[in-house]
Amino acid sequence: MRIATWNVNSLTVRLPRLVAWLNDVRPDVLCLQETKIDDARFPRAEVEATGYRVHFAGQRTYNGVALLVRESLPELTDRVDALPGFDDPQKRLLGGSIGGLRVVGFYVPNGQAIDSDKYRYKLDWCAAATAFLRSELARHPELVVAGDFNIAPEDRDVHDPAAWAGQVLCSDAERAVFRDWQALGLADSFRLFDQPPLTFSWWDYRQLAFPKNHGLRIDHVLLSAPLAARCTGCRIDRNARKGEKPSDHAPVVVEIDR
DNA sequence: ATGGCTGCTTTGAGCAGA
Repeated sequence: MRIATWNVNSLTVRLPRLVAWLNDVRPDVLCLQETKIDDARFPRAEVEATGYRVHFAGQRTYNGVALLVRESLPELTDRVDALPGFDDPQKRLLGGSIGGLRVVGFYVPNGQAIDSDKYRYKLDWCAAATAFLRSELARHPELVVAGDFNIAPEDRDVHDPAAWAGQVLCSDAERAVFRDWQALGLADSFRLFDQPPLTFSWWDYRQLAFPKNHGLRIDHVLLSAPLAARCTGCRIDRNARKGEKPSDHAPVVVEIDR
């Protein structure tokens, strides 16, 4: 089974690349972030034509998430599209059950800067997410949490740790959240394997950051223990960051023997 | 030192992303 996540930074602009990528990689499940499109305008027919069922929690301009499931898999049930007890107009979460597999897609707030209101909102969102994940793990032994976490967990996930020290995406409080989620029993699938150093999932559009590999690893797939035990690979598809009109994020793709 | 790109928006300069 192949499960992936991709922040597409506007589904409208990225649709041709998404369709090509789906036909190339053929994941069983794909979590999308930053679709930036409301539900009425979602390109349902174009995505379904690739052989996927599609679910979305959309919002125009900002945020917006979607969940694509290969049509040969069971129908999605027990959908969740908000953090319980956290009143939030922003569409940043979408999950559901596919048979016994539970998949939750996250678009964690960016936070902008550690002295901003948006950073406070990020930490509040994450605290609500911690409680949610604890509850999800209790209910669903086979849990995948995939998305744009907007957290670089360690210095080795940062091209220039000195420049990023203490900055948003790398602050102690954000990294503590990531460790909290690991401590609940969710493994960072990328770190289950030897990986090339300086592997990242996001590169700024500016300053030739991609050709210089000035990136961060902020997109993640977390796995509960029963899934981590059967995970056979995790890679970041940096080819998707190349060429015309790329997203600034690359997809993360996980293989599970299931 | 600054902004440097991209996508979006009550279409045009400003916000947000990370």
